[in-house]
Amino acid sequence: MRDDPHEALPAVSDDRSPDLRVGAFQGVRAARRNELAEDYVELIAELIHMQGEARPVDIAASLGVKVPTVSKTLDRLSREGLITRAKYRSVFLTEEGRALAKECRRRHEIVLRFLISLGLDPETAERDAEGIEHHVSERTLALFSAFANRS
Amino acid sequence: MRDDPHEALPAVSDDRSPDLRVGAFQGVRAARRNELAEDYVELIAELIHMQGEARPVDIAASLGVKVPTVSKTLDRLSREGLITRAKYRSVFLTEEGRALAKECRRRHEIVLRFLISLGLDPETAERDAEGIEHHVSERTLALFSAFANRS
DNA sequence: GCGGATTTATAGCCTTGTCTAACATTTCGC
DNA sequence: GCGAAATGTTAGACAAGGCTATAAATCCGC
Ligand SMILES: [Mn+2]
Ligand SMILES: [Mn+2]
Ligand SMILES: [Mn+2]
Ligand SMILES: [Mn+2]
Repeated sequence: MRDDPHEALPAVSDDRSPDLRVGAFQGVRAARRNELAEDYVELIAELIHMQGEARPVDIAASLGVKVPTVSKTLDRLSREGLITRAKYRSVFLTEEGRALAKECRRRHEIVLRFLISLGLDPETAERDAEGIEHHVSERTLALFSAFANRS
Repeated sequence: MRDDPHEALPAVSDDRSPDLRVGAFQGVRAARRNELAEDYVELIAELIHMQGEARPVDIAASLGVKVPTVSKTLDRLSREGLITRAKYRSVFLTEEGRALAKECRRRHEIVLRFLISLGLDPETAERDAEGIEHHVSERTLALFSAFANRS
């Protein structure tokens, strides 16, 4: 078979049990459903910290999407109890939103510091951290933390 | 301010430039659009390798989703030139699909081996790797590889 | 405090990804 | 090789996340 993806690689994962993998995929799908909300609340917290308020126009500029996209997503976050908003006003985090933001910022920081301590340049580290942060378990975070502190 | 997410944390990322962050978010959104296709082709390659063929029912069981979900996604992958399929028959990878599968398997292996070499248990490593693999740059992979080999 | 610039909201379109229900085809045991 | 079981397809619902176009509200400079 030409170009078999399974040619001569040390097969760490070839013998993983099927149902274990199902769980992994289900976990990843669950994580994916929260990614955007996590990025939003983390960003909103940062904007409030930095600028005093979080306006849709600034959220949109930071994320690189259009304002109506932000508006629609904010509606969902509001429905889900993570933010409060009044028409034509800037956005606030609920208690729950602040808690999530804090957790996200912590994860983001740990992943970022870890990648940098591994030797990665800060720009790439930031890009990778922005994606990885949503997929690291608490155990992995502990190991990342330990490594970064120890090096 | 009660429970400010920005309380007293070593602020590695507080001074990151705004436009740098926009790029990070854009990159992550791009990566997110490919995640599912990557998981599918990697899995299809593995099923073909292990079972001789990749049937929708097995893909569905492995991913933990329903068969019609798989069917619809396979239509997209076919449209995108990653697989070929005939009605009521199992699925094949195109050249392009095989190339992507190989790349994904490589990333998956590297991330998994790295996490395990860091000290993570295999189950958690598998779960985290399944999500992280889609968000690691080539640079990060190189560092992961080096670390795993060195330890 | 008016009027133009900026910001926000709404409506509507498109794609993706999930599901269930119903139907079609293939496979398998006998 | 028949009929039931298994598998695959299709249709249609729904939510999310992106967009553009348009309308409404707010803000700001004068
Ligand atoms: Mn992120
Ligand atoms: Mn983040
Ligand atoms: Mn994956
Ligand atoms: Mn994978």
